[in-house]
Amino acid sequence: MNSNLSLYPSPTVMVDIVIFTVEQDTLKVLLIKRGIEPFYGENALPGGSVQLEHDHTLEDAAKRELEEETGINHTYLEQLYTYGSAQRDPRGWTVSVAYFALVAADEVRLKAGSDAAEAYWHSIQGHRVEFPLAFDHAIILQDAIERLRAKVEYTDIAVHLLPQAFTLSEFQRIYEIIMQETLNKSSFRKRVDQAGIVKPIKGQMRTGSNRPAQLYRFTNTNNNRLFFPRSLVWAEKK
Amino acid sequence: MNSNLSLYPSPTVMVDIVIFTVEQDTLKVLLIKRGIEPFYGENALPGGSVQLEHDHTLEDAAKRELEEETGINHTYLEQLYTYGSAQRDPRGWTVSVAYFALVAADEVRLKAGSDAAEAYWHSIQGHRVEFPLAFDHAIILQDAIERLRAKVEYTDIAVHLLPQAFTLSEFQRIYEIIMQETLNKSSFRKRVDQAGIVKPIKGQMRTGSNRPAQLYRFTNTNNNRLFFPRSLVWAEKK
DNA sequence: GTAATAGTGTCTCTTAGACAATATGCC
DNA sequence: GGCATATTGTCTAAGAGACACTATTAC
Repeated sequence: MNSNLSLYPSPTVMVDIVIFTVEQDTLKVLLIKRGIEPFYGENALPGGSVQLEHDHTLEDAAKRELEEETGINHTYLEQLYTYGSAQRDPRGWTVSVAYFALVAADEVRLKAGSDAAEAYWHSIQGHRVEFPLAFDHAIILQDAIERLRAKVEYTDIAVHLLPQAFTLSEFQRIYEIIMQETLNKSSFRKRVDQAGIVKPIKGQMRTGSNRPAQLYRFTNTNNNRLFFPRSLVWAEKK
Repeated sequence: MNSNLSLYPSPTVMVDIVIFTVEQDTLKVLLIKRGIEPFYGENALPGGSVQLEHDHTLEDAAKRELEEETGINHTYLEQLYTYGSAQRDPRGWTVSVAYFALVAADEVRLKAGSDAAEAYWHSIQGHRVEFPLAFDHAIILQDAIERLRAKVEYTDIAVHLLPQAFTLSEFQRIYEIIMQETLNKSSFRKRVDQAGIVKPIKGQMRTGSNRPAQLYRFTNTNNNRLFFPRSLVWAEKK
Protein backbone atom coordinates (compact mmCIF):
# COMPACT_ATOMS: atom_id res chain seq x y z
CA MET A 1 0.00 0.00 0.00
CA ASN A 2 0.93 3.59 -0.22
CA SER A 3 -0.75 6.79 0.76
CA ASN A 4 -0.71 8.59 -2.56
CA LEU A 5 -3.48 11.09 -2.89
CA SER A 6 -3.15 11.83 -6.54
CA LEU A 7 -3.37 9.92 -9.73
CA TYR A 8 0.36 10.27 -10.12
CA PRO A 9 3.04 8.06 -8.63
CA SER A 10 4.97 9.76 -5.87
CA PRO A 11 8.70 9.58 -5.22
CA THR A 12 10.12 7.79 -2.22
CA VAL A 13 10.83 10.19 0.65
CA MET A 14 13.95 9.79 2.78
CA VAL A 15 15.36 11.84 5.61
CA ASP A 16 19.15 12.19 5.77
CA ILE A 17 20.99 13.95 8.53
CA VAL A 18 24.34 15.67 8.72
CA ILE A 19 25.53 15.48 12.32
CA PHE A 20 28.46 17.72 13.21
CA THR A 21 30.60 17.77 16.29
CA VAL A 22 33.92 19.34 17.23
CA GLU A 23 36.40 17.04 18.88
CA GLN A 24 40.16 17.29 19.26
CA ASP A 25 40.17 20.69 17.61
CA THR A 26 38.56 19.27 14.48
CA LEU A 27 35.16 19.59 12.85
CA LYS A 28 33.75 16.12 12.34
CA VAL A 29 30.72 14.65 10.64
CA LEU A 30 28.99 11.38 11.47
CA LEU A 31 29.11 8.86 8.64
CA ILE A 32 28.02 5.27 8.34
CA LYS A 33 29.28 2.43 6.22
CA ARG A 34 26.27 1.16 4.34
CA GLY A 35 25.16 -2.38 5.13
CA ILE A 36 22.70 -2.75 2.27
CA GLU A 37 22.51 -2.13 -1.47
CA PRO A 38 22.81 0.14 -3.27
CA PHE A 39 26.27 1.48 -2.44
CA TYR A 40 26.86 -1.50 -0.13
CA GLY A 41 30.00 -0.96 1.92
CA GLU A 42 30.38 2.65 0.93
CA ASN A 43 30.27 5.67 3.19
CA ALA A 44 27.10 7.68 3.52
CA LEU A 45 25.16 10.04 5.72
CA PRO A 46 22.83 8.39 8.20
CA GLY A 47 19.22 8.44 7.12
CA GLY A 48 16.19 6.42 6.27
CA SER A 49 12.62 6.42 5.10
CA VAL A 50 9.91 8.43 6.73
CA GLN A 51 7.79 6.02 8.74
CA LEU A 52 4.24 7.15 8.22
CA GLU A 53 2.93 5.22 11.20
CA HIS A 54 5.49 6.54 13.70
CA ASP A 55 6.63 9.92 12.42
CA HIS A 56 4.03 12.65 12.60
CA THR A 57 6.27 15.18 10.89
CA LEU A 58 9.47 15.24 8.87
CA GLU A 59 11.28 16.65 11.88
CA ASP A 60 10.10 13.67 13.92
CA ALA A 61 11.82 11.43 11.41
CA ALA A 62 15.02 13.47 11.61
CA LYS A 63 14.94 13.39 15.42
CA ARG A 64 14.44 9.65 15.34
CA GLU A 65 17.46 9.19 13.07
CA LEU A 66 19.53 11.48 15.26
CA GLU A 67 18.66 9.58 18.40
CA GLU A 68 19.20 6.21 16.74
CA GLU A 69 22.71 7.21 15.75
CA THR A 70 23.88 9.24 18.72
CA GLY A 71 21.50 8.64 21.62
CA ILE A 72 20.87 12.40 21.71
CA ASN A 73 17.32 13.69 21.67
CA HIS A 74 17.69 17.36 22.52
CA THR A 75 20.12 19.46 20.55
CA TYR A 76 20.33 21.84 17.64
CA LEU A 77 18.51 20.45 14.62
CA GLU A 78 17.64 22.39 11.49
CA GLN A 79 16.30 21.50 8.09
CA LEU A 80 19.04 21.97 5.51
CA TYR A 81 17.60 21.45 2.04
CA THR A 82 15.57 18.96 0.05
CA TYR A 83 17.19 17.02 -2.74
CA GLY A 84 14.93 15.34 -5.25
CA SER A 85 15.52 13.98 -8.71
CA ALA A 86 15.17 10.95 -10.91
CA GLN A 87 18.94 10.45 -10.88
CA ARG A 88 20.15 10.70 -7.31
CA ASP A 89 19.27 7.11 -6.44
CA PRO A 90 19.87 4.31 -8.96
CA ARG A 91 16.52 2.79 -7.99
CA GLY A 92 14.53 5.76 -9.29
CA TRP A 93 12.91 9.05 -8.35
CA THR A 94 13.62 9.90 -4.70
CA VAL A 95 13.36 12.89 -2.45
CA SER A 96 15.71 13.35 0.47
CA VAL A 97 14.90 15.95 3.08
CA ALA A 98 18.27 16.70 4.66
CA TYR A 99 18.72 18.04 8.19
CA PHE A 100 21.79 19.12 10.01
CA ALA A 101 22.46 18.79 13.71
CA LEU A 102 25.12 20.06 16.07
CA VAL A 103 26.02 17.87 19.02
CA ALA A 104 28.47 18.28 21.87
CA ALA A 105 31.15 15.61 21.63
CA ASP A 106 30.82 14.69 25.31
CA GLU A 107 27.14 13.84 24.95
CA VAL A 108 27.35 11.42 22.04
CA ARG A 109 27.12 7.69 22.42
CA LEU A 110 27.53 6.16 18.98
CA LYS A 111 25.41 3.21 17.97
CA ALA A 112 24.93 1.77 14.53
CA GLY A 113 21.52 2.20 12.92
CA SER A 114 19.58 -0.66 11.45
CA ASP A 115 20.92 -0.39 7.89
CA ALA A 116 24.42 0.66 8.90
CA ALA A 117 27.34 -1.61 9.53
CA GLU A 118 29.08 1.03 11.61
CA ALA A 119 28.94 4.71 12.46
CA TYR A 120 32.03 6.85 12.98
CA TRP A 121 33.25 10.44 13.05
CA HIS A 122 34.96 11.66 9.90
CA SER A 123 37.22 14.72 10.12
CA ILE A 124 36.55 17.59 7.76
CA GLN A 125 39.67 19.22 6.39
CA GLY A 126 39.67 22.41 4.38
CA HIS A 127 36.66 23.88 2.68
CA ARG A 128 35.76 21.20 0.18
CA VAL A 129 34.43 17.65 0.60
CA GLU A 130 37.11 15.68 -1.22
CA PHE A 131 36.15 12.12 -0.31
CA PRO A 132 33.46 10.03 -2.02
CA LEU A 133 30.07 9.34 -0.45
CA ALA A 134 27.09 7.29 -1.60
CA PHE A 135 24.26 8.90 -3.59
CA ASP A 136 24.59 12.70 -3.70
CA HIS A 137 25.65 12.77 -0.08
CA ALA A 138 28.91 14.56 -0.86
CA ILE A 139 26.86 17.45 -2.21
CA ILE A 140 24.58 17.40 0.81
CA LEU A 141 27.57 17.42 3.13
CA GLN A 142 29.16 20.26 1.20
CA ASP A 143 25.96 22.27 1.48
CA ALA A 144 25.75 21.52 5.19
CA ILE A 145 29.31 22.72 5.78
CA GLU A 146 28.56 25.92 3.92
CA ARG A 147 25.35 26.46 5.87
CA LEU A 148 27.18 25.83 9.13
CA ARG A 149 29.95 28.28 8.23
CA ALA A 150 27.46 30.89 7.11
CA LYS A 151 25.24 30.63 10.20
CA VAL A 152 28.11 30.54 12.63
CA GLU A 153 28.97 34.05 11.50
CA TYR A 154 25.69 35.62 12.47
CA THR A 155 24.02 33.32 14.98
CA ASP A 156 24.93 31.63 18.22
CA ILE A 157 24.41 28.03 17.10
CA ALA A 158 28.05 27.22 17.79
CA VAL A 159 27.30 26.92 21.50
CA HIS A 160 25.59 23.62 20.78
CA LEU A 161 28.98 22.15 20.00
CA LEU A 162 30.21 22.94 23.51
CA PRO A 163 29.63 21.18 26.83
CA GLN A 164 27.16 22.72 29.29
CA ALA A 165 29.95 24.72 30.95
CA PHE A 166 32.64 26.27 28.82
CA THR A 167 35.17 29.06 28.77
CA LEU A 168 35.20 31.97 26.36
CA SER A 169 38.46 30.67 24.91
CA GLU A 170 36.80 27.37 24.12
CA PHE A 171 33.89 29.23 22.57
CA GLN A 172 36.22 31.27 20.40
CA ARG A 173 38.17 28.14 19.48
CA ILE A 174 34.97 26.57 18.11
CA TYR A 175 34.57 29.51 15.78
CA GLU A 176 38.16 29.28 14.64
CA ILE A 177 37.89 25.55 13.95
CA ILE A 178 34.71 25.91 11.93
CA MET A 179 35.84 28.96 9.99
CA GLN A 180 39.47 27.95 9.71
CA GLU A 181 40.48 31.48 10.53
CA THR A 182 41.89 33.26 13.54
CA LEU A 183 39.59 35.60 15.43
CA ASN A 184 40.56 38.70 17.32
CA LYS A 185 40.21 37.96 21.03
CA SER A 186 39.03 41.30 22.35
CA SER A 187 36.55 41.82 19.54
CA PHE A 188 35.14 38.36 20.04
CA ARG A 189 34.68 38.89 23.75
CA LYS A 190 33.17 42.31 23.32
CA ARG A 191 30.54 40.95 20.95
CA VAL A 192 29.76 37.88 22.98
CA ASP A 193 29.30 40.21 25.90
CA GLN A 194 26.99 42.54 24.00
CA ALA A 195 24.95 39.71 22.57
CA GLY A 196 24.20 38.55 26.09
CA ILE A 197 24.11 34.92 25.06
CA VAL A 198 26.31 33.54 27.82
CA LYS A 199 26.28 33.91 31.58
CA PRO A 200 29.17 33.30 33.95
CA ILE A 201 28.65 30.36 36.28
CA LYS A 202 29.04 31.17 39.99
CA GLY A 203 32.47 30.59 41.51
CA GLN A 204 33.61 27.91 39.12
CA MET A 205 36.85 27.87 37.23
CA ARG A 206 39.03 25.44 35.40
CA THR A 207 42.70 24.66 35.87
CA GLY A 208 45.91 24.48 33.86
CA SER A 209 49.32 25.66 34.75
CA ASN A 210 48.18 29.21 34.19
CA ARG A 211 45.43 31.57 35.05
CA PRO A 212 42.14 29.66 35.22
CA ALA A 213 39.26 30.75 33.02
CA GLN A 214 35.80 31.79 34.01
CA LEU A 215 33.19 29.19 33.15
CA TYR A 216 30.05 30.21 31.31
CA ARG A 217 26.81 28.65 30.32
CA PHE A 218 24.57 29.41 27.36
CA THR A 219 21.47 31.51 28.00
CA ASN A 220 18.51 30.75 25.81
CA THR A 221 17.29 34.28 26.05
CA ASN A 222 18.04 35.69 22.60
CA ASN A 223 15.98 33.20 20.69
CA ASN A 224 16.92 33.42 17.02
CA ARG A 225 18.10 36.98 17.41
CA LEU A 226 21.13 38.07 15.53
CA PHE A 227 24.33 37.39 17.35
CA PHE A 228 26.50 39.99 15.66
CA PRO A 229 25.33 43.37 14.43
CA ARG A 230 27.92 43.23 11.68
CA SER A 231 28.89 39.99 10.13
CA LEU A 232 32.07 38.70 11.64
CA VAL A 233 35.18 40.13 10.13
CA TRP A 234 38.12 37.87 10.46
CA ALA A 235 41.47 38.81 11.88
CA GLU A 236 44.03 39.81 9.32
CA LYS A 237 46.92 37.47 8.86
CA LYS A 238 50.10 39.04 10.13
CA MET B 1 1.86 2.20 -9.87
CA ASN B 2 4.30 4.05 -7.70
CA SER B 3 8.06 4.19 -7.54
CA ASN B 4 8.58 3.34 -3.88
CA LEU B 5 11.91 1.75 -3.23
CA SER B 6 11.33 0.64 0.30
CA LEU B 7 8.94 -1.63 2.05
CA TYR B 8 7.30 1.39 3.57
CA PRO B 9 4.57 3.52 2.07
CA SER B 10 5.80 6.94 1.02
CA PRO B 11 4.02 10.25 1.42
CA THR B 12 2.68 12.18 -1.53
CA VAL B 13 5.09 14.85 -2.70
CA MET B 14 3.85 18.24 -3.83
CA VAL B 15 5.63 21.37 -4.92
CA ASP B 16 4.12 24.69 -3.86
CA ILE B 17 5.42 28.05 -4.90
CA VAL B 18 5.28 31.50 -3.38
CA ILE B 19 5.53 34.03 -6.18
CA PHE B 20 6.20 37.61 -5.13
CA THR B 21 6.03 40.79 -7.11
CA VAL B 22 5.99 44.48 -6.29
CA GLU B 23 3.32 46.50 -8.04
CA GLN B 24 1.82 49.86 -7.20
CA ASP B 25 4.17 50.29 -4.27
CA THR B 26 2.92 47.07 -2.70
CA LEU B 27 4.40 43.64 -2.12
CA LYS B 28 2.06 41.06 -3.63
CA VAL B 29 1.84 37.30 -3.69
CA LEU B 30 0.20 35.14 -6.33
CA LEU B 31 -2.73 33.11 -5.00
CA ILE B 32 -5.24 30.86 -6.66
CA LYS B 33 -8.79 29.99 -5.78
CA ARG B 34 -8.89 26.22 -5.58
CA GLY B 35 -11.05 24.46 -8.14
CA ILE B 36 -10.99 21.01 -6.56
CA GLU B 37 -11.37 19.39 -3.17
CA PRO B 38 -10.13 19.61 -0.53
CA PHE B 39 -10.50 23.29 0.32
CA TYR B 40 -12.62 23.80 -2.81
CA GLY B 41 -13.13 27.49 -3.46
CA GLU B 42 -10.59 28.60 -0.87
CA ASN B 43 -7.42 30.55 -1.49
CA ALA B 44 -4.11 28.76 -1.73
CA LEU B 45 -0.62 28.94 -3.09
CA PRO B 46 -0.16 27.55 -6.58
CA GLY B 47 1.34 24.08 -6.65
CA GLY B 48 0.91 20.52 -7.66
CA SER B 49 2.34 17.04 -7.67
CA VAL B 50 5.77 16.21 -8.91
CA GLN B 51 5.37 14.54 -12.29
CA LEU B 52 7.91 11.77 -12.33
CA GLU B 53 7.76 11.36 -16.09
CA HIS B 54 8.28 15.04 -16.91
CA ASP B 55 10.18 16.55 -14.00
CA HIS B 56 13.77 15.40 -13.64
CA THR B 57 14.29 17.36 -10.44
CA LEU B 58 12.21 19.11 -7.81
CA GLU B 59 13.34 22.42 -9.23
CA ASP B 60 12.00 21.37 -12.62
CA ALA B 61 8.61 20.90 -11.03
CA ALA B 62 8.80 24.32 -9.40
CA LYS B 63 9.81 25.95 -12.68
CA ARG B 64 6.94 24.22 -14.43
CA GLU B 65 4.46 25.55 -11.86
CA LEU B 66 5.95 29.02 -12.14
CA GLU B 67 5.64 29.07 -15.89
CA GLU B 68 2.13 27.62 -15.83
CA GLU B 69 0.98 30.42 -13.56
CA THR B 70 2.91 33.40 -14.87
CA GLY B 71 4.38 32.53 -18.25
CA ILE B 72 7.83 33.33 -16.84
CA ASN B 73 10.61 30.80 -17.21
CA HIS B 74 13.70 32.74 -16.20
CA THR B 75 13.72 34.58 -12.91
CA TYR B 76 14.80 34.25 -9.32
CA LEU B 77 13.70 30.91 -7.87
CA GLU B 78 14.87 29.46 -4.58
CA GLN B 79 13.85 26.52 -2.45
CA LEU B 80 12.20 27.79 0.71
CA TYR B 81 11.51 24.89 3.03
CA THR B 82 9.89 21.48 3.06
CA TYR B 83 6.72 20.90 5.01
CA GLY B 84 5.75 17.35 5.77
CA SER B 85 3.37 15.83 8.25
CA ALA B 86 0.42 13.53 8.66
CA GLN B 87 -1.82 16.48 9.48
CA ARG B 88 -1.23 19.18 6.90
CA ASP B 89 -3.51 17.61 4.28
CA PRO B 90 -6.83 16.04 5.32
CA ARG B 91 -6.18 13.19 2.89
CA GLY B 92 -3.13 11.96 4.80
CA TRP B 93 0.65 12.17 5.03
CA THR B 94 2.01 14.66 2.50
CA VAL B 95 5.24 16.47 1.85
CA SER B 96 5.29 19.87 0.22
CA VAL B 97 8.56 21.26 -1.06
CA ALA B 98 7.98 25.00 -1.13
CA TYR B 99 9.83 27.40 -3.41
CA PHE B 100 9.73 31.13 -3.63
CA ALA B 101 10.15 33.23 -6.73
CA LEU B 102 10.55 36.92 -7.45
CA VAL B 103 9.11 38.25 -10.67
CA ALA B 104 9.02 41.68 -12.25
CA ALA B 105 5.44 42.89 -12.49
CA ASP B 106 5.84 43.94 -16.11
CA GLU B 107 6.84 40.44 -17.22
CA VAL B 108 3.93 38.50 -15.76
CA ARG B 109 1.07 37.19 -17.80
CA LEU B 110 -1.36 35.49 -15.44
CA LYS B 111 -3.05 32.29 -16.46
CA ALA B 112 -4.94 29.86 -14.30
CA GLY B 113 -3.39 26.46 -13.70
CA SER B 114 -5.23 23.24 -14.27
CA ASP B 115 -6.61 22.86 -10.75
CA ALA B 116 -7.19 26.55 -10.18
CA ALA B 117 -10.31 28.48 -10.94
CA GLU B 118 -8.38 31.76 -11.03
CA ALA B 119 -5.04 33.27 -10.16
CA TYR B 120 -4.61 36.79 -8.79
CA TRP B 121 -2.22 39.04 -6.90
CA HIS B 122 -2.90 39.47 -3.21
CA SER B 123 -1.40 42.47 -1.41
CA ILE B 124 0.66 41.84 1.69
CA GLN B 125 0.14 44.35 4.46
CA GLY B 126 2.22 44.51 7.59
CA HIS B 127 4.43 41.76 8.86
CA ARG B 128 1.93 38.99 9.54
CA VAL B 129 -0.22 36.89 7.24
CA GLU B 130 -3.66 37.59 8.64
CA PHE B 131 -5.90 36.03 6.02
CA PRO B 132 -6.80 32.33 5.78
CA LEU B 133 -5.28 29.99 3.21
CA ALA B 134 -5.86 26.31 2.45
CA PHE B 135 -3.69 23.62 4.06
CA ASP B 136 -0.74 25.13 5.94
CA HIS B 137 -0.19 27.67 3.20
CA ALA B 138 -0.52 30.61 5.56
CA ILE B 139 2.51 29.28 7.42
CA ILE B 140 4.41 28.75 4.19
CA LEU B 141 3.62 32.26 3.07
CA GLN B 142 4.65 33.67 6.42
CA ASP B 143 7.97 31.82 6.19
CA ALA B 144 8.47 33.06 2.64
CA ILE B 145 7.89 36.67 3.66
CA GLU B 146 10.41 36.30 6.46
CA ARG B 147 12.95 34.71 4.15
CA LEU B 148 12.44 37.47 1.61
CA ARG B 149 12.86 40.18 4.23
CA ALA B 150 15.94 38.51 5.64
CA LYS B 151 17.65 37.97 2.30
CA VAL B 152 16.84 41.40 0.98
CA GLU B 153 19.03 42.78 3.73
CA TYR B 154 22.19 41.04 2.69
CA THR B 155 21.79 39.99 -0.95
CA ASP B 156 20.83 41.62 -4.21
CA ILE B 157 17.79 39.48 -4.98
CA ALA B 158 15.52 42.54 -4.91
CA VAL B 159 16.66 43.47 -8.42
CA HIS B 160 14.55 40.61 -9.74
CA LEU B 161 11.46 42.59 -8.79
CA LEU B 162 12.47 45.44 -11.08
CA PRO B 163 12.20 45.83 -14.84
CA GLN B 164 15.35 45.43 -16.94
CA ALA B 165 16.11 49.14 -16.71
CA PHE B 166 15.50 50.95 -13.44
CA THR B 167 16.58 53.96 -11.46
CA LEU B 168 18.32 53.90 -8.11
CA SER B 169 15.28 55.49 -6.53
CA GLU B 170 13.12 52.66 -7.80
CA PHE B 171 15.65 50.19 -6.47
CA GLN B 172 15.62 51.83 -3.06
CA ARG B 173 11.84 51.99 -3.10
CA ILE B 174 11.71 48.19 -3.54
CA TYR B 175 13.72 47.82 -0.36
CA GLU B 176 11.48 50.19 1.51
CA ILE B 177 8.33 48.41 0.37
CA ILE B 178 9.61 44.99 1.36
CA MET B 179 11.06 46.10 4.67
CA GLN B 180 8.38 48.65 5.47
CA GLU B 181 11.07 51.04 6.63
CA THR B 182 12.69 54.14 5.26
CA LEU B 183 16.27 53.86 4.05
CA ASN B 184 18.89 56.54 4.11
CA LYS B 185 19.44 57.66 0.54
CA SER B 186 23.13 58.40 0.49
CA SER B 187 24.03 55.25 2.43
CA PHE B 188 21.97 53.16 0.07
CA ARG B 189 23.63 54.62 -2.99
CA LYS B 190 27.09 54.31 -1.55
CA ARG B 191 26.63 50.65 -0.86
CA VAL B 192 24.98 49.84 -4.14
CA ASP B 193 27.92 51.56 -5.76
CA GLN B 194 30.49 49.59 -3.76
CA ALA B 195 28.72 46.31 -4.34
CA GLY B 196 29.09 46.87 -8.06
CA ILE B 197 25.82 45.12 -8.81
CA VAL B 198 24.36 47.72 -11.16
CA LYS B 199 25.70 49.51 -14.19
CA PRO B 200 24.43 52.76 -15.68
CA ILE B 201 22.87 52.37 -19.11
CA LYS B 202 24.37 54.62 -21.78
CA GLY B 203 22.61 57.95 -22.35
CA GLN B 204 19.16 56.89 -21.16
CA MET B 205 17.02 58.71 -18.66
CA ARG B 206 13.45 58.87 -17.54
CA THR B 207 11.17 61.83 -17.21
CA GLY B 208 8.92 63.53 -14.70
CA SER B 209 8.45 67.17 -13.99
CA ASN B 210 11.83 67.24 -12.35
CA ARG B 211 15.38 66.12 -12.83
CA PRO B 212 15.41 62.81 -14.70
CA ALA B 213 17.16 59.82 -13.15
CA GLN B 214 19.97 57.75 -14.53
CA LEU B 215 18.83 54.32 -15.66
CA TYR B 216 20.72 51.25 -14.54
CA ARG B 217 20.71 47.59 -15.31
CA PHE B 218 21.64 44.69 -13.08
CA THR B 219 25.06 43.10 -13.57
CA ASN B 220 25.26 39.42 -12.83
CA THR B 221 28.85 39.68 -11.80
CA ASN B 222 28.74 39.22 -8.05
CA ASN B 223 27.18 35.82 -8.07
CA ASN B 224 25.90 35.02 -4.59
CA ARG B 225 28.38 37.38 -3.00
CA LEU B 226 27.25 39.43 -0.09
CA PHE B 227 25.64 42.65 -1.09
CA PHE B 228 26.28 44.57 2.08
CA PRO B 229 29.33 44.12 4.31
CA ARG B 230 27.23 45.01 7.31
CA SER B 231 23.63 44.08 7.48
CA LEU B 232 21.46 46.97 6.49
CA VAL B 233 20.73 49.40 9.25
CA TRP B 234 17.51 51.23 8.75
CA ALA B 235 17.08 54.94 8.90
CA GLU B 236 15.99 56.29 12.24
CA LYS B 237 12.54 57.72 12.42
CA LYS B 238 12.69 61.45 12.86
C1' DG C 1 61.14 34.61 39.43
C1' DT C 2 59.25 32.10 34.45
C1' DA C 3 55.72 30.15 31.51
C1' DA C 4 51.28 30.12 29.90
C1' DT C 5 46.80 31.43 29.22
C1' DA C 6 42.87 34.70 30.79
C1' DG C 7 41.10 39.01 30.51
C1' DT C 8 41.13 44.29 29.63
C1' DG C 9 42.22 48.76 27.59
C1' DT C 10 43.65 52.05 24.00
C1' DC C 11 44.09 53.65 19.40
C1' DT C 12 42.94 53.79 14.64
C1' DC C 13 40.18 53.14 10.69
C1' DT C 14 36.08 52.07 8.30
C1' DT C 15 31.43 52.99 7.41
C1' DA C 16 26.50 54.01 8.42
C1' DG C 17 23.46 57.65 9.01
C1' DA C 18 22.13 62.64 9.55
C1' DC C 19 21.94 66.51 7.11
C1' DA C 20 22.60 69.65 3.70
C1' DA C 21 24.19 71.34 -0.62
C1' DT C 22 24.04 71.11 -5.50
C1' DA C 23 22.04 69.45 -10.18
C1' DT C 24 18.58 69.18 -13.62
C1' DG C 25 14.42 68.73 -15.46
C1' DC C 26 9.25 70.87 -16.20
C1' DC C 27 6.13 74.52 -15.61
C1' DG D 1 11.99 81.82 -10.78
C1' DG D 2 9.62 77.79 -8.33
C1' DC D 3 8.93 73.03 -7.58
C1' DA D 4 10.26 68.34 -7.40
C1' DT D 5 13.26 64.75 -7.50
C1' DA D 6 18.22 63.18 -8.46
C1' DT D 7 22.80 63.09 -6.94
C1' DT D 8 26.79 64.26 -4.17
C1' DG D 9 29.42 65.80 -0.14
C1' DT D 10 30.50 66.60 4.83
C1' DC D 11 30.35 65.52 9.63
C1' DT D 12 29.71 62.48 13.51
C1' DA D 13 29.36 58.31 16.02
C1' DA D 14 29.62 53.28 16.55
C1' DG D 15 32.12 49.37 16.26
C1' DA D 16 35.94 46.17 14.51
C1' DG D 17 40.67 44.96 14.63
C1' DA D 18 45.60 45.67 15.99
C1' DC D 19 48.25 45.59 19.69
C1' DA D 20 49.75 45.64 24.08
C1' DC D 21 49.07 45.66 28.81
C1' DT D 22 47.58 43.48 33.22
C1' DA D 23 45.91 39.22 35.97
C1' DT D 24 46.34 34.72 37.86
C1' DT D 25 47.67 30.24 38.23
C1' DA D 26 51.59 26.24 38.51
C1' DC D 27 56.14 25.45 38.88
